[in-house]
Amino acid sequence: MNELEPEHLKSAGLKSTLPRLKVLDLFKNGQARHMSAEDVYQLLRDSGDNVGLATVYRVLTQFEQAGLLVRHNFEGGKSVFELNEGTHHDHIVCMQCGHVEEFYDSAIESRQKKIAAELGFEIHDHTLQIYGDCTKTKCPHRR
Amino acid sequence: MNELEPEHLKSAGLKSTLPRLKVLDLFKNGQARHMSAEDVYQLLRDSGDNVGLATVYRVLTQFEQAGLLVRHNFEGGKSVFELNEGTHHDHIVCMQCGHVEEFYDSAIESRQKKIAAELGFEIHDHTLQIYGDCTKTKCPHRR
DNA sequence: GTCGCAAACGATAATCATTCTCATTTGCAT
DNA sequence: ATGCAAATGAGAATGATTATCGTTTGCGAC
Repeated sequence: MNELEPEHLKSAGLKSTLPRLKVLDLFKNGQARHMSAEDVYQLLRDSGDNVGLATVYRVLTQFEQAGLLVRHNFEGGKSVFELNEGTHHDHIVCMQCGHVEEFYDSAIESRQKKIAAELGFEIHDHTLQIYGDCTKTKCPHRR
Repeated sequence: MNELEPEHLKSAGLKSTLPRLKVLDLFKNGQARHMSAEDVYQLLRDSGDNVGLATVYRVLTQFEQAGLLVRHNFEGGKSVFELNEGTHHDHIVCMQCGHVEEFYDSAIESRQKKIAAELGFEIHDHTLQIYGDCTKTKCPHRR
């Protein structure tokens, strides 16, 4: 098991508690990059930790506000989170298997800045998702 | 009052009922272009119509499936709908007042197609929203 | 090291948007 | 006009998320 990093919590003004370290570890060392609150809850439960669902929601929101995680609202009605590694990117989501790929396109980014400026907006944030199928015939990430 | 257009419902395989005509009229002749289910419900109630919220949700979903309306999932947890006029566009949403502007950028569109192809995806749909403030100092659309 | 206390926790109730159920009403073809 | 399946309205049910509250815990002061 890799080392947990309570200093990240400290610097965010958050006490270094057990549930918070567990959640952070899941995102840093777990296998899934994008997880919903329920996903996190189930994974912690499966590994024998007695965490409450409410705590998971609280911690995810705090981590989002602290800039440790980024929240996405993909279709399907539940928020998914991923580690904030400082590099902005957009997402393309497979509607067959739920697989998520990330991409970054500087041309799209700069067009957005230009458009916002033209319309008199100051950008806070933006979100671009493409929904589709992994391939035309067979989804390689089917679960 | 402008004329309602039951033939749109007919061609979509939907009976031309009173609640459906009322909802369609709101989108065609109402003042707000983007409305949530609750918005539609309240507006119909305010104009004296005895519609049920469940019916509003049903009708909006049917209209979406029939291609009469487009559904958007902006931040805030509720779906908003707008008339489908055939022209795809993306949205920039003011986080102060909720005002929505539409835009279309062919450069962004073509980059998306290219990216999806490179990643082996067949695009079903995509959604791009920019969140920001109307202006730096004072929001002209504040309500 | 332990004491104290505010912060954080877990369980569960509450909330919010949305969907489902079902008895009643209504378009529409006969 | 009549019949009946489709549509409606009221309210219950659901799923995700948030608030409440009594208990536990991290951590600084002693």
